[in-house]
Amino acid sequence: MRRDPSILHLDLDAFFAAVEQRDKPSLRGRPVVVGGTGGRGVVSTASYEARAFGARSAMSTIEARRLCPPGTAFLGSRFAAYRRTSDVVMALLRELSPLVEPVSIDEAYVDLAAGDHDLSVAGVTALATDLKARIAAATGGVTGSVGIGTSKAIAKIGSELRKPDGLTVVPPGQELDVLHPLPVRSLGGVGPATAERLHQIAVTTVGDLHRLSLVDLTSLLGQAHGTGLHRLARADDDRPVVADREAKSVSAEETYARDLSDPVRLGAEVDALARRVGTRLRSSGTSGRTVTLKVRRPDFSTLTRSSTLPQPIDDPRLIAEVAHRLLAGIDRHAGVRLLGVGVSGLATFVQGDLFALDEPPTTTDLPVDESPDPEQPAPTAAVPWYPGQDVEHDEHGAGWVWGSGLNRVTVRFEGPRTPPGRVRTFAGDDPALRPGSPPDWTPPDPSAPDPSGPDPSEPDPTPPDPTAAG
DNA sequence: TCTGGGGTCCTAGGACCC
DNA sequence: TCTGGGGTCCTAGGACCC
Repeated sequence: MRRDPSILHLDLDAFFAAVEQRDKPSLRGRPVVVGGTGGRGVVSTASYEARAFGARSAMSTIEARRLCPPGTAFLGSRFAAYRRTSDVVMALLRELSPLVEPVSIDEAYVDLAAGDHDLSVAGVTALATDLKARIAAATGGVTGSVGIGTSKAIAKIGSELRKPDGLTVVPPGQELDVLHPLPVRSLGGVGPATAERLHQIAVTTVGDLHRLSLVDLTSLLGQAHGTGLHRLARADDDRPVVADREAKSVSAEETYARDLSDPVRLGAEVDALARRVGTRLRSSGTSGRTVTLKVRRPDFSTLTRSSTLPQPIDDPRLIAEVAHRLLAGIDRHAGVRLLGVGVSGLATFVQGDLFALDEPPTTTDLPVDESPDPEQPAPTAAVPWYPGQDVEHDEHGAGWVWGSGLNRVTVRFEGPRTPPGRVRTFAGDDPALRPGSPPDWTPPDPSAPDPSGPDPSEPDPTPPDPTAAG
């Protein structure tokens, strides 16, 4: 716990759905559900309009369709678009402090003490108010909830307290007043299993938890977890904000629309997963010694088999070879619902200047503006375009806003009809620019779903793009 | 047609070593 | 006729997070 409320936590509100509503104005004010649209899909994000009907993250899409009214948009995920908007937000955070720790695409901690700020309650309140306004302006209306306090745990809880578009500053000394009435479930690290064990001994709030001894907690939950919760209940949390965390594993997995049992097909799927993992390892310049194969059976039981090699590898063929061996040792007679391939025990190649990875975009007919700075979005008052926003253009196909200035917008195209990386500027009021490529909105059909199941020859309408780096 | 995909961290047992 | 006490590495599974 620090003396000043110097830890800020930002959580973007219903992020995927918010980006979709920004890029497609017709979706604004309507329930939007983003996630897997196939038979085994689950919801990634439900807009607040959809939450009003009970749609929630991690719920099966089938159930969300049952709950939401006609007119609800069910959309596949467009990770590249979310990544671009996330990058804009993270750049704004890095203007506040060099110590920014992204937790996920829509969440980050900032250590304000590493910047030059007034750390009084009034000071950080003003800072956060300004930050929220700048995020909304730079992203075209995506909002975030902010919590600020003396530790990561308190900041995170603060951002949860008022959502969406909230701001909570917990003044130093008032941590326990905020913490103790909350359900134990609101502490990070308390999931369904831990909550259930605690409920069995009549512990439902953080205040209840505070009354348990360290010995009680560690004997109930294990050493690390027990100690961690004992401290959290006392707001005793000095975890640092760590920028640039290194990845510890890389994996790819897929749940199949229909369970697999054909050995040839299984082998081909393992190859495809190994290829995805190897490609990502190589693009990040890393390799690993342990290959793990994951198999989920139709009854949802999940098992893993792993093998550690003497040397780190990143070659998709080698990864596949190991994974094939591991698969051979698993009984697949009941069928396979999911396959996964992962590599861990990562070792970063240190090759100095051999790799200059920051190659500029392929610039074609753009004499100016070739290095628009996403960290410094120019004033956009006269131009309703935001960095990261998807646009459509008659001549060039789909693109996204790379940078914008007064009456001028720079668009980077990567659609099927243009060479990747093509960059052009337009007048901000160019009528050829339109927000959003049409999302693959599937109108809700009361007579759906198709009882024959998805056609395996039909590609997923929005396949995830594992190579998308934003 | 219940239950995705990408991760992190912890535990526990066995092997092995000093 | 006995069995200690660490430490590290590996494997498998599970809880949890977004």
